[in-house]
Amino acid sequence: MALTAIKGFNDILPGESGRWHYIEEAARRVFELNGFSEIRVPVMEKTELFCRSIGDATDIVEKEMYSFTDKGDNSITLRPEGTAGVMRAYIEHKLHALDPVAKLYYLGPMFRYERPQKGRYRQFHQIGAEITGVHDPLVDAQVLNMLTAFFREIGLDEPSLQINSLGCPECRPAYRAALCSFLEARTGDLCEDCRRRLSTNPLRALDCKVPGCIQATVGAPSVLEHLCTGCDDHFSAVRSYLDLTETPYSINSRMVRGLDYYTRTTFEMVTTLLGSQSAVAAGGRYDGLIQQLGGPAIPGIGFAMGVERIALLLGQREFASLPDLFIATMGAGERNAAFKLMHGLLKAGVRVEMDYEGKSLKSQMRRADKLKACFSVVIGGNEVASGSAAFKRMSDGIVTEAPLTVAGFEAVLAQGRGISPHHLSTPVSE
RNA sequence: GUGGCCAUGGUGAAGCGGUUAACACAUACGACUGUGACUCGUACAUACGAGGGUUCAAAUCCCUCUGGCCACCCCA
Repeated sequence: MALTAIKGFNDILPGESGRWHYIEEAARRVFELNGFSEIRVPVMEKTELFCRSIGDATDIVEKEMYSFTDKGDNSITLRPEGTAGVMRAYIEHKLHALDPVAKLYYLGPMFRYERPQKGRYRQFHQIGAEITGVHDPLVDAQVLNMLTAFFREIGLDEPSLQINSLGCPECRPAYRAALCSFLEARTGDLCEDCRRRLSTNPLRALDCKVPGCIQATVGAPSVLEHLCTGCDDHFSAVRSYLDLTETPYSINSRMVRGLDYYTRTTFEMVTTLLGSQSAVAAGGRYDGLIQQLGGPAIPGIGFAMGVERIALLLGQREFASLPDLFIATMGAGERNAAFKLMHGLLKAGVRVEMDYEGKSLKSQMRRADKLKACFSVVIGGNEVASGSAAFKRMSDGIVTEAPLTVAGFEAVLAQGRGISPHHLSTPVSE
């Protein structure tokens, strides 16, 4: 194969795009119901934006960014995540002046130079949502409820919600120090990676899969026990709001985030069905980010969902949009009548297909079958002469005689109870 | 960045040193000259990821490269 796509960059083929539409439309529906508006920002930003927001010492910034110098000698980067760009736009256009409370969502490709594997690609897609301007834990709960609602909307109950609090710049340093001294006391029991983490990101050690480390960290101090009063109250309030709305969740005090800007509430929707890629969606509060990027001191909270991972969870369900009618024709003269009928039906919003190449009736019928058309009709000399035709329901072969007109077929469609004339983005379970 | 496994047609795959690269599905056309799904027939890889090497002979053995998958790291 001479020319192929870039490693880790995937084509979404026609057979798959229906599933993507299903996910994207469900997200738009749920988010807009919750008062969010879409914001579209560039896929590239100045490199500095990501260094300042995500954190210079994170893996993303250190080794995973697609950064390069453009012809004007500017260092630019393909966005590795969405929040930074959205917040840059929020500040740049002074959206906070209009209304400090903004509810925004976005979707699109993100880029990270990682080794591809199941559920992880170099170009991947995220759908994310952000709320700015509200300190109240009520919005934390609303965001979590919306996330939960989204997964319910697409018919998945598998990913489950885990929450944690990371504290704030007030209380986190003390926790970090307590954890470090705990870990330092047992460096001997830790794996090589965790010894390295001790200096880079000690919290990660709590997340390690090596049995020895799991054992060694059993009694490790928990973030939740080191929260300052403000953070502790906040977290309790989030939990009580979730309880109030009966939103299922569990607390995972060992949950770690990869981005530096998170404060207080953090969360993930996790699954065990995707191999080692357990996080399907993740996010948290970022109260310092906007100010850190040069904006006013306005808090924020948001999340991003991995579209590929959701698509994987949806599995083999079929999301095709199927024709309502396939028109087969007998001879060249009849194709005029067929083409005109198709045109009329399309204008009326009926999904119609017809033979384009004057093939044999047999092969036209085979095509009608292959396209999974609801109905088929054969237009030959008799039909043109009589102005009426036999519409055959493909599922059971039952034939209905009706006028060869738009109204005629619409009547047939209406009769076929339970067969929706509009299949667009309706999942057809197999 | 590290490790393991793998690489034959549109797809799933047989083949493991020797003349025409099984089989199945998919696809196209036909048997049935106005009706699909079943059946049957015909067609469909000078080609076995790429490049070298060993051999009289390689899809089959060796090396390099490239790609894929999975895992680590990290993350959506």
